[in-house]
Amino acid sequence: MAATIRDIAEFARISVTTVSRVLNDKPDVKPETRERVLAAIEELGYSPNSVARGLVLKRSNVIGFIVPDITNPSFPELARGIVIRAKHYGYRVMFFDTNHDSNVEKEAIRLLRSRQVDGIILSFNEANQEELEKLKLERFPVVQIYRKSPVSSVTTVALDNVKSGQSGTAYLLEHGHRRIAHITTGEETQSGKERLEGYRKALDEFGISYQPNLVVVGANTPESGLDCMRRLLELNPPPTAVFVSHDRMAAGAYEAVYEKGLTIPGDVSIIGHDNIEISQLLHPKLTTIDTFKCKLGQLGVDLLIEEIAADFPMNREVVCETKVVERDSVRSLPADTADVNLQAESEKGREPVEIGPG
Amino acid sequence: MAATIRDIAEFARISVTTVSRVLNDKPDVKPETRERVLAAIEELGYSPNSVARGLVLKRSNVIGFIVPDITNPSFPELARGIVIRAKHYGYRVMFFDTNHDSNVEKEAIRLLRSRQVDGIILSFNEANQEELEKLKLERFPVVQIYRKSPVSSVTTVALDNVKSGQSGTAYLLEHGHRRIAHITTGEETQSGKERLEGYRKALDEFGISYQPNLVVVGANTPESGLDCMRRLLELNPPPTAVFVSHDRMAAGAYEAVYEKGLTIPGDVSIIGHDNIEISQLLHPKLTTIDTFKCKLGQLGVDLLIEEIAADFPMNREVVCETKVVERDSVRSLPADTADVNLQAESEKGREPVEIGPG
DNA sequence: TTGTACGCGTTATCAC
DNA sequence: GTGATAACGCGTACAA
Repeated sequence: MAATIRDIAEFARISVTTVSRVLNDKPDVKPETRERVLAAIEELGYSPNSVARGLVLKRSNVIGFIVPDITNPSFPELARGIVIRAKHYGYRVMFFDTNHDSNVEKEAIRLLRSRQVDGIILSFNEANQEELEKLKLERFPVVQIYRKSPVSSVTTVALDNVKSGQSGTAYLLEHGHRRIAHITTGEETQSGKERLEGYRKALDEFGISYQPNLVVVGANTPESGLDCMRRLLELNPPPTAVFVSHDRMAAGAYEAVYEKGLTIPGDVSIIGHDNIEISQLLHPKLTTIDTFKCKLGQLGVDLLIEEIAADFPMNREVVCETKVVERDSVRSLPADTADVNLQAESEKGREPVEIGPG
Repeated sequence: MAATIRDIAEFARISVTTVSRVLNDKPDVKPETRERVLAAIEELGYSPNSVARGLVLKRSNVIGFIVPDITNPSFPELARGIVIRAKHYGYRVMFFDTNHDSNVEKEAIRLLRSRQVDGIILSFNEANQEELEKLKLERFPVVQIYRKSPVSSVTTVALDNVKSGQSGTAYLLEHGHRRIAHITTGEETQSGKERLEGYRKALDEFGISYQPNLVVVGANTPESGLDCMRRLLELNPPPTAVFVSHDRMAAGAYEAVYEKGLTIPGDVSIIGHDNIEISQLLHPKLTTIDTFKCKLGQLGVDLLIEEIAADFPMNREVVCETKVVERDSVRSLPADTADVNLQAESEKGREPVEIGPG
C-alpha cells in the first residue's frame, strides 16, 4: 500500500495541511518543519496521488492525443513533439490510435473526456468534423493538428499545403522542367487537394497550361504510387518530372521507373512531400519537402495550453511553412530550356505565356 | 460544468446509490426506475468521472507505455498493438517517448506511478534495468517488451533473436552462400548481440569457420549501415552475402553497394531484419525477417493484465518466433556451390566440415 | 506558522 | 428495491 499524505503527516508529527504546503511549495512553513516533512517523504517513499489531486483541482494535467494511423511515419514525429512539449508544461499524454475508424475516434473522445483530460489534440478527417463541433460547443479545449478542416473552425495547426505544393512544383519549373506531372491523393484528402491546388498555381504562374492527363489520383501508399507512376510513364511523351504529394507514394513511383528500365533523375525527375525517413533511403535520395512535424506537434501543445487557459474556443488557425530539401532525384534540364526558366523567374509579374509541354 | 452523479440523482428524483447501480449494471433496481435514470443521463449528457471512480476503486484502468524512440519504425507498430489490446480489456494507454534518455525514463516511471496507472509496458535498455528491479520489489506490474534483459527478470515478451539471427544466416547458407558477412549493432544492444550469436551458430551448423573480419559493428542508423557496408566491400574477396541485423542499416548498406557500381543481389545478397516499411521500398525489395510487432504489443498487454491480476511479479518470459520474408535481395549461388548446400541441408546431424570462405 | 474540517465524484456498506 | 453515509487522497478556506 502506497503512502498517503496522511502517513507523511503522522510520521512528521505535523498536519496534512502543512505537508500539502511543502508539497506545493507554498510559503508560510518553517524551514525546520519543511525539512522534517521532506525527510518523511523520503523515508516513506511517498509520491503524491495526482488522481486525487486532479479530483479536487478539477484539472488532470493530462492531454489526449488521437491519431488516425500511428504507423504512418508522419505521426510518430508529431507524437514526439507533443510529448516533449507537454512535459515542458507539466502535462502527460494519453494516446489513441484509431486506424482511421471514425467510430473508434468517437469512442476515444468519450473515453478521454471521462478520464477528465484537460484537452485533446487530434487529427480527424472530414468525416468526423461534427465531433469537433460538439466539443467546441461544450467549450472543451481541442486543437486539430496536421489536417486543416474546411468545414470546422476549431483551433488548428496545419501546413500551408497550397503554398507547399506550389513551391514543390516551382522547384521543378526552376530546374527547367515544363512537362510536369502530379501524383496526388486527390480531393479525398485535404492535404492532397491543397497540394494539387498549389501545383496548378505554380504552373499558372509560369504560364504553363494545366493538363488533366498529367494528374493521376491514388492513395497514400507505395503500391498506389507505383500504379500512378506506371500510368504516367505510358504517356507519350512521358513527363520529364513528377511532383508526388506524399513520400510514400514517391517510393512506389521509383519502383515504376526502375521497372521500365529508366533512371531517376536521368529520365524522370521526382520531388516528393513530407520528408519522412524513407526519402533519404531511396536511391537516389529523394528531393522532397520537409514539414517539420516535430515542431508542429510542439506548436499544437502550445495552442492547446492557450485553449485550456482561455476557457473558451479561440478558433485560431496557425499555418506552418514547409521547405524544399534538395537531394538527388531532380535534375536540371538542358540550357535552352533552362534559359526560359531563368527568364520566367525574373519576370514575376509577367503575363502568362503558353510554353506548352515537351 | 459537467453533470455529476448527484445531478442525475436529483433529476431522476432518486438516490445517488441507485444511479450508481444502474451505471454499473448491478441488480436490484426496478426496470421502471432504471429507465428514469437512463433518461436523466441522456438528458443531461452525463458521463461518469472515471478519475473519481479510480480513486475509490484503487484502479485507474490506465496502463503506461514507455518507448525509447517512437520514430524508430518498430515502435509505432508495437504501440498500435498495445492500444488495440488495451482497449479490448477496457484500458487506456498513457504514452511516453524518452528519446533514449534514461533520466527521462526514470521520470516517466515516476509520473506514471503518481498518475496511478495500473501497470507499465516499457522497453528499457540495460542501463536502466535497476529501475525495473525497483518496480518489481514494490510489486508494481511491469512488462518489458521487445528487449530482453540479461540481468533483470521481470516479465518479458521479446523475440528469439538468437534463433532469428540463425535463421537469417541459414537462409543465405541455404541459397549457396558461404562467404557471409554480418553487419550488427554489436554487443551494445541486446538484439544485436543475440542476432550475432545466431549468425555464429548458423555458420557453425554449416561447418563454416567464423571470421571476425566479416563482422562489422555499427549503430542502428542508415548512415552507419552505409559505413559498415563500405568496409565490407573493401575486403578481398568481398562477401557474397550479408546478414544485416536491422533494416535501417540494410537501407544504408544498399547505398554502399550502389556507390561502388555493384548490384543487389547480383554482386552481393542482403538479408535484413525487422521487416519495417522501408524494406519493401528499397530497390530491389529487401528480403528480411518479420518480427510481428503488432502481435508482440498485444501479447505484452495480455501479460500485463495477468501481472495486474496476479498482484505479484510472475517473472514470465515469453519468446516470439520470427519469420523470413522472401523478397528480391538474395540470389541463389550457382549450382556447384548450391549442391554443397543441399547436401548440408540433408545432413542435419553431421560433423562440422570446414568448407572455408570463397 | 499551523491545524480542522469540508468537498471533489464515485463506490461500498449497511440499514431500511 | 432503495437510500444514507463513509470512505478514497488531496487541496484549501478558515480558524487558531
